[in-house]
Amino acid sequence: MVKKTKDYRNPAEYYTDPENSIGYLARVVFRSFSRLLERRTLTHDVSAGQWRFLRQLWREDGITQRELSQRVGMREPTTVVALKGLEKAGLITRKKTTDDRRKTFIHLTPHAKKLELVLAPMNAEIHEIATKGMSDEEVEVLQGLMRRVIENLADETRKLAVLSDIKA
Amino acid sequence: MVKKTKDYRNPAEYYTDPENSIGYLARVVFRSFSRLLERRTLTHDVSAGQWRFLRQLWREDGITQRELSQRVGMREPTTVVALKGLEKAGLITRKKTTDDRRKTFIHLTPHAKKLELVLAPMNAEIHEIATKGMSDEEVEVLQGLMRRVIENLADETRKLAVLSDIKA
DNA sequence: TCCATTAACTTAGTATTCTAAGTATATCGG
DNA sequence: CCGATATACTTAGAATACTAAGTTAATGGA
Repeated sequence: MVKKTKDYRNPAEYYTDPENSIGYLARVVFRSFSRLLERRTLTHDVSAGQWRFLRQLWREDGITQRELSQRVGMREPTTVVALKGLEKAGLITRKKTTDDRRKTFIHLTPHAKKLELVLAPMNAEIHEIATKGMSDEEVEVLQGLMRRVIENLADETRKLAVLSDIKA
Repeated sequence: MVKKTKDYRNPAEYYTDPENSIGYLARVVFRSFSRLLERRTLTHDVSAGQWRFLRQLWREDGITQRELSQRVGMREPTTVVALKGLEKAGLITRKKTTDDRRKTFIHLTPHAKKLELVLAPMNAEIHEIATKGMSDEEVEVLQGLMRRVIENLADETRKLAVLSDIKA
């Protein structure tokens, strides 16, 4: 049974209780998750934000700054700042090629590679805590539904982008 | 069927693919949701952050600053900054009582009360978009599972708080 | 070939959020 | 009734993220 369109002029219908709003629930999940993760990563002087960049580099070392931004889901200026920190901490190096001199390739240092063994499992541990008492099936349902929400919101965002392109 | 504890020393097991991590998915959901919401609220010069405080005040006008912080899920310094903006924008007023002179009570202005009719439904509209193609039942399952994740993470956070109290 | 456009990154400025520490007021045990 | 503790809020400073507007380098028609 698929939901009907609601009548937003009807006060009884136009409210989403904060506690029931997917947006609110997602915010709480993200923040709680992130704090517990950071609590662990900070024991190795890595913030949760930095950890997210490292996670991607552990999987794909040597990609460009732009690719890294896209994979991690951050805008480029955010990546610039994050990489400055990671470079200062001796976790990454940046390399230019003569091929296309605009591009910057990001490489992990040996130290950062070693940290993978300690830091990468931390996310899985928090994940384990977060899904305590849930069956594998329930976890998959949750992931699937969240992905559908993401797709729905992305569709809408794309739609709006097309509209503003037309105007421009 | 409940999951067994994983062996984090096994490389095949210790990875949570970013795309499958509840933390990552929650971050994407929250941010996409928030941006679409802000796109609408900004047409009335209200940011998504401010909107969250207003939503609570529409339900409970005249609560204290601390209560507001707790309900919205923000720390107090965050609330101070947010309220400064809302006060400047003419959306709230702050009142002291002689009863307990530490407390500050937050009240909506008539203008903010009028805005409820326009701004409150916006969350429900985004919610509608986010859950497009899902049955009521599926939405309830999603909310329920997210709440269970929140509970699990809160349990862990409480556990850690008790430990640090013992140390202190 | 050369100029306009696109691509990759950087800089500047702002908003949101946090932690830690400070101030003012209230309460409670001796 | 007074000093220690707790409560309510504020200030200061930092981290993280964003948008908008640069800079530099590559590319693609006329």
